Amino acid sequence: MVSHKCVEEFSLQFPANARAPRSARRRSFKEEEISENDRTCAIDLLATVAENLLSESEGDHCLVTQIHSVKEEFPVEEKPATLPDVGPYQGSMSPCGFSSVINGKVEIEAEGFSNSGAVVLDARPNGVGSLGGGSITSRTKVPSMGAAAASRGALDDVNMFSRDDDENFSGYICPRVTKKSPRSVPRVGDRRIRKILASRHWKGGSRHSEAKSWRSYYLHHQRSYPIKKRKYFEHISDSVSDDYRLRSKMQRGSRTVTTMKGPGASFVSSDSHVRLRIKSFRVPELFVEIPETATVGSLKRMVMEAVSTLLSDGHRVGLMVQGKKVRDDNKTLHQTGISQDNTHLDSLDFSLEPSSEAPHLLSSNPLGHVCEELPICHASDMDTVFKSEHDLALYPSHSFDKETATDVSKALVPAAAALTELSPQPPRHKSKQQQQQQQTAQRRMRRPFSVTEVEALVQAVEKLGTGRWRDVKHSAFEDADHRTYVDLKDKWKTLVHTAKISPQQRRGEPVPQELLNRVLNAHGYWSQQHMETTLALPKPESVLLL
DNA sequence: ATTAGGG
DNA sequence: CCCTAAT
Repeated sequence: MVSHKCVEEFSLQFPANARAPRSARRRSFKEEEISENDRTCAIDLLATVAENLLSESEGDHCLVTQIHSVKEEFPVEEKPATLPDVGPYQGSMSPCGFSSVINGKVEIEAEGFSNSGAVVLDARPNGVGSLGGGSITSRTKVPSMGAAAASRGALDDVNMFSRDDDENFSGYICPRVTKKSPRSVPRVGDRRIRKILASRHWKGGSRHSEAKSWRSYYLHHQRSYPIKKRKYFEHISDSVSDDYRLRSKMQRGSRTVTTMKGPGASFVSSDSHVRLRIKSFRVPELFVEIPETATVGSLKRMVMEAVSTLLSDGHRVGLMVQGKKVRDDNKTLHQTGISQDNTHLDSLDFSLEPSSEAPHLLSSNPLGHVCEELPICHASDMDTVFKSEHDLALYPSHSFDKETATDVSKALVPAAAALTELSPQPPRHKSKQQQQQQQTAQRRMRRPFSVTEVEALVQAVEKLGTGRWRDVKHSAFEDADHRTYVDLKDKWKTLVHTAKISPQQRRGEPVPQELLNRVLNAHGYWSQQHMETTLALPKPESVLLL
């Protein structure tokens, strides 16, 4: 019983210029650049890894380090009832709505400085709260870490910064929002591995999600908020931060057998843990220019902020396994080949890569592009200059607030900071049998479309038509990394179906009838459109055949 | 990499 | 959601 009747009730203005050949569309889509909106800012991945690893391992004393992400309760801008014509998701899906904290050992290899202890990197947008121990703003408590870490003294929350003027600190660390990146790869990509690994073990759709911790992590970060850009630290060049690489050794971890609900059905899986030993998380090179009269404290802060900015400011952690970049953040470690059983564990690379294509300050870089393979950019490459007034504003310390920075001789301090150290753990072993069980790939988490998403999808399809899912994706789901164009296409398919069946047969979160009407409307329109274009331009062969 | 359609 | 085939 198809209710096409309601279609007439709604008319819709469709763009006159239907669709152009893909070849043509390609060029015109200059601004479609996929933005590396991995506002999963830098340490996000690590945090995720950590969380994943640490979750469900409470009884396990195998904790390696403490990396945890802190979710900040920033106000999320309300989406207007009526979505704007363009970018329906700009409001709700914008990136990076959190700050991250890394606790780890720190070594500053700068002249005269050596420091060890835990450091708290707190990169938070818009200066809410202050840095380091002073901040209490909605910080999640670190789950108890177990004796191993404690014994190593890693738990001491020694703030490396003097507290005397922490107040002046807040607000200086502001991730830059570099929206578009000329040619980056959409997150939707690389499914090759999964293709290979995916198996039929996941037949059927389940209603259950995967491990809770993992999921909630993602849910948290789907909801983001727009960040204001403020670049207080441009004088600390991030050009040097283009890339560094860090090699980590994996060690055999313990395995605990747990029962968890997977998409599909509940099943018992042996949940093995992987231990990553990241020997030193190295920031490429930081150049800090600072007056001699500046205080040690301010120097420390500068380094700290430089590091923080570096991590949050348009950089992201990249991961390479056996020389291949792993782009799909949704893949499990196991799927990716990061397994304690793997023999090539030594070929695991983390890298800090710029998410922006902009060559930062590398004006003298002949290659003209971001040097992903360049571990270091030299000081000569940058023209980092202090603007005295600016500095004074930043560091109103009494010691030099009287003089202008230009009068002061400055010291150029190259600093390489080791940020974290993950402590190794005594290896454990598991049976071969268990190893085998883990080999199967996982189906992606089920993520029902919200009404909001449906709205966005409908609107995009109304505008772009069916069959242009890539464009739809970039138009309305740019920042929704977990929605691939295939997903959108599939969703549209089901939407059309849903619209055709009776409300009683529908399941899940009910989609407003108004939206379904629009779906049918648009579907009808574009279907006809498609027919006409195919008939209007019969292929030469078909002509001959006739 | 995208698109289309079946499973 | 997944998988495949065809672009």
